[in-house]
Amino acid sequence: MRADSRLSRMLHVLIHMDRHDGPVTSELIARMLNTNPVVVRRTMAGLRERGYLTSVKGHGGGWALARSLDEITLRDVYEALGEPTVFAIGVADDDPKCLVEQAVNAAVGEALREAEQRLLSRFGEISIGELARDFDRRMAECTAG
Amino acid sequence: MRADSRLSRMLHVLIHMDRHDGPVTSELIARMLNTNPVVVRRTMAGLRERGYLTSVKGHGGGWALARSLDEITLRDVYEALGEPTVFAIGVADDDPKCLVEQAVNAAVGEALREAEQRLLSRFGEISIGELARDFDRRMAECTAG
DNA sequence: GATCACGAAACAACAGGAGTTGCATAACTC
DNA sequence: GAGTTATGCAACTCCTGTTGTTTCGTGATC
Ligand code: FES
Ligand code: FES
Repeated sequence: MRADSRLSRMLHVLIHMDRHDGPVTSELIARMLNTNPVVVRRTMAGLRERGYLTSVKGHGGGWALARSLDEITLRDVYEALGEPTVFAIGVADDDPKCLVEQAVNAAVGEALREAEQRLLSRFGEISIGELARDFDRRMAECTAG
Repeated sequence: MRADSRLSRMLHVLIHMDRHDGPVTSELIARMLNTNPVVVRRTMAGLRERGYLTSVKGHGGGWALARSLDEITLRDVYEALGEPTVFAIGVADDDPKCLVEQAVNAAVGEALREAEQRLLSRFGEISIGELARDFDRRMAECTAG
């Protein structure tokens, strides 16, 4: 499977929008992400439904933030995307007859579940505002150097 | 992508082989896993190269364990499979020009790397022998009840 | 009403695991 | 040594889910 890059793409977009006055069109966002306006609308639809974004049709329309970046965590974005599959690996059969396979699934499944929990918890601790400030630091270093 | 089930499949097979006298053919293993002998050979090739298994051609041939299950961890099997991709999610561009994207990649990439490290460490702590003993417990419960 | 921009549906492209077929090769049996 | 068994390898197809593209509809602005 190709890696699902929707999460990082949305974070990228949200920060850019925060530093931008007025609504941003799907067309412009698509150019930033090197992709297609339709893909942008599809991906951002979930964030609009959750109330993180608004979209306005017609002339002068486009996308705008409905909340501060400090109020949105990486986990919020992950969930707005429909909680996509985290792992590329998994068990062969979720409810096997074979007792050996049940023992294997118990161990592997447990490890995966725990790793997923930890990852999502970590995502819940990171606000996009923090990422934006990290960007500011990088920018300052860049212009200073 | 469909979830990569090779890890759990191999664990399943290894435990079965441990409880089996003499070599096991790819044909028999394929029936256990509800799959194809060629898929079995392809998947098990890596374990042979690492010295965990041996394979013998010809009449009376097949696959056999070359080590005790207590000497093989889940991580060993994972690595023998070629360290397949762990996550289904990832960043859009590994080396972006855009500073915003760099900040995003730093945060998301770090969280993913750490989660992967933790998961693989956990895999390194679990030997297949333990899984086999867990199977024994399940079996005892089953016959007792 | 012309233009701009989102909304939704339908479809092709792509990637990687899984499944399949065919043939070569090695080992054992007789 | 001929026949059988079983792995080894290469070259497909199939499946699933993200990504990319086209088309048409609709609402808002000028
Ligand atoms: S396939 Fe029957 S016990 Fe594993
Ligand atoms: S696309 Fe993000 S800074 Fe240029």
